Amino acid sequence: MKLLTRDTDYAVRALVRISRSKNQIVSVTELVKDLKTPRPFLRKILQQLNRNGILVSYKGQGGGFSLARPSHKISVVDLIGVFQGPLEITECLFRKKICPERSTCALRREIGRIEEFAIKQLKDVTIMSLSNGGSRWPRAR
Amino acid sequence: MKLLTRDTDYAVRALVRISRSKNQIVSVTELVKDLKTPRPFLRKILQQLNRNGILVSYKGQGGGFSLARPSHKISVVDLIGVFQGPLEITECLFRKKICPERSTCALRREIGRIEEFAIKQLKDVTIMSLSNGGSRWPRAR
DNA sequence: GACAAATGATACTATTATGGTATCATTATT
DNA sequence: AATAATGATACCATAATAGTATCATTTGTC
Repeated sequence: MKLLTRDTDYAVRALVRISRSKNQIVSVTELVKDLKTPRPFLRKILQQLNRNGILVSYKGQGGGFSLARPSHKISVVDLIGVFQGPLEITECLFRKKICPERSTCALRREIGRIEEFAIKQLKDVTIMSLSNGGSRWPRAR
Repeated sequence: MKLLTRDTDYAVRALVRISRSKNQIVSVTELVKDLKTPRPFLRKILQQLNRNGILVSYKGQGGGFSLARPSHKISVVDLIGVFQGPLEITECLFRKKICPERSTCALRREIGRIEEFAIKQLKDVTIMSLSNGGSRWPRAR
């Protein structure tokens, strides 16, 4: 089971890389060099981040991407939202047809609590918190 | 994202149904009637539970399945273990090759905490706790 | 203006996990 | 012997994930 899919993961790395860069604008070419992710896949991911207002893009020679807002305002939860939909681990297993007493179900209740906890914890993990401080992940090699 | 896959879900229902039954031994035929799950799929699931020591099976006419241990000793975590492998939401995204500084990664640390929390909470959700008490899920219809 | 270097958009493909089916063998009761 | 159950195993369908490929558009530089 994975909490983060690969696109979310790549997105995190790319954003951290951009936020650490001296230049505001960073091109895919530059990112691929460090991150060693498949180039067309990374492009698709960055375009999604652009469409979702997390990155701003600049076309043409010398173009690339830059953060659309300060790195401490981009949370891992936001990225999960973009690539995996809202963080929600209960799913539709509990839809009424199958489970007529969902309101009193202990299992459902616990899963709800776990979900809450997960969101609360991940909200504070931002691109900023991953970029500096003790943690130096993910870094270039 | 789903914390429980469908086989785990069906397994929970089947076990609750067995634990509620007046008869020790319950056949697939009987289970399918109430749970409305696809019969061959449910059979496969029960066979897995048997192989993993959660159910005991009886062949031949009048046969079926019964719990291998008291219902309060069968936790949802056990079932996740059978069908989805050990509950582990960090996955291998953080394997060393890709992330050389996993030990100091804030994201990894948080995900680890979420995992711990999930296991702790779900350990106490047992077939017993789902079978009786206020919660009557999942019930027969 | 031509060219090059970048992104935008979109359609396609490959792989894997999930959710099943189908079939035949074996066992036990009657 | 017939029947009603499980055991084992191989197969299949669908969807999600991960990734490719292609062409259009924009923009800076010569």
